[in-house]
Amino acid sequence: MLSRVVDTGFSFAVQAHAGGRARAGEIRTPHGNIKTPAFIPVGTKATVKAVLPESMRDLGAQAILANAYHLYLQPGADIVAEAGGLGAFMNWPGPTFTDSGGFQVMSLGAGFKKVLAMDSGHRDDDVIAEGKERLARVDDDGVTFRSHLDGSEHRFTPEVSMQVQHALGADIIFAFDELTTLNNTFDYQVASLERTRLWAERCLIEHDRLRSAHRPYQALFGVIQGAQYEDLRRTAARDLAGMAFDGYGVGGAIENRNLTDIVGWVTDELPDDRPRHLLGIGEPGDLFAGVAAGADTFDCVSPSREARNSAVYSPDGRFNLLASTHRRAFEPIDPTCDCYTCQHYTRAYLHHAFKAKEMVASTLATIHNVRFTVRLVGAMRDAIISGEFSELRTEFLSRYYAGR
RNA sequence: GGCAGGUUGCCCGAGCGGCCAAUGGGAGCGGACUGUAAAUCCGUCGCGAAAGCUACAGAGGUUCGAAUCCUCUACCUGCCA
Repeated sequence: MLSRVVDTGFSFAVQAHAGGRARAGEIRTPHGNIKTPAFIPVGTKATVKAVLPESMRDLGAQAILANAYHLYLQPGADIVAEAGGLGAFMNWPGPTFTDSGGFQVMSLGAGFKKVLAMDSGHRDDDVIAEGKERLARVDDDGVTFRSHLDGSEHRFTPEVSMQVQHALGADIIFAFDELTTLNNTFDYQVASLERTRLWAERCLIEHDRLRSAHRPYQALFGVIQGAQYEDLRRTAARDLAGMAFDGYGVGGAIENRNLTDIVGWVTDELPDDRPRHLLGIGEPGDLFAGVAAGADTFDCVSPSREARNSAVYSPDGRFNLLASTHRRAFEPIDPTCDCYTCQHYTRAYLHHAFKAKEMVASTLATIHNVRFTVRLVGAMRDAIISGEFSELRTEFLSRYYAGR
């Protein structure tokens, strides 16, 4: 008897393995394929800040990740749905992802800036960045947000996140999770992880309920939390691996020195035939660590945000275009870069444009940083296929961080 | 010609007897940024390593003590002729 195979338009295939966990593959979505490893630029509010969608295509971005919470607040998921979905709305024909709003549980709640990035060693579940008002409160059923735009109150539950993400219509959506900070106590991490597990189950149920009404197919990724603790990470990965997710996200506030370990524990436990997305990671050294540990896709605001703030990447490390040393630097950011900015503009011009606070400065710098990051991860893919990943990693990192 | 007001660090601008090397902005210089409350935020910002030195238009004066009070000079700005 023939089993009926329904083509959902979504699939993943591993194409090559490097020595360790690193692998190259391809994700197939209704809006196109993504060759992995891949860097997915972030366009939170259905726009990669400062850059046209056409530029994103030209610089080789294979997909864009937007944010359910931000689009729910503005313009509203219903409007995006009426526009034909996220991609049609923002004139991006390729694959799209949406984050669930889980990041905002942390960024609008307990932590901001340093609470996310730095481990003070101090454990306090109620910390909040100085001078900031807590705009999100978590309970077992969901999260109550206070809008940063107008102060209005909103309630996100796993079900609401799924409904919003279905309305937005991205090809790949994420389960609603709680992102903790490095400052939380171990007990809190345990409790939070259980909450995220229960939410993952609820997301799957709601996703299934909504799925029939929506075409094309949306893939749902479960998100693995567990902070810096091996047992929590492995348990979480095993739990979610047993659920019917199309792929997995690895989340959390992760110190880069722990990145390889944490992602490695998780990928150990995950099925090989489903894609793994490392959420919020995107600096060169971390991308190598993530790929080496078995992650397939990445999204991160760093390349675009840092570009807007005048910091750009080069093979010799990151530098700030605003520095006075570039006043007369009539050379590209990176002579080996094929991006539009490096092909047509000098550091001196960008220095001037940043000084003068001209908008093109942000645009040109963002084009470069995103291209640099996309190309770097693309080079990792090529190296995995040709069996030279570890050589590429050693060579790139020794040069990139030589000045540090 | 008369009357009134003003002149502060690179720029704008507060200070109106001691807590003033002088509040704030801006510029300059440097740093940070990891599922975007971010075209944002932080530091620094007279000289000197320090003791200290030079500074609030210029000169002189009053006072224990002045950017702050008085006198004159220079320049600027209003209003009236």
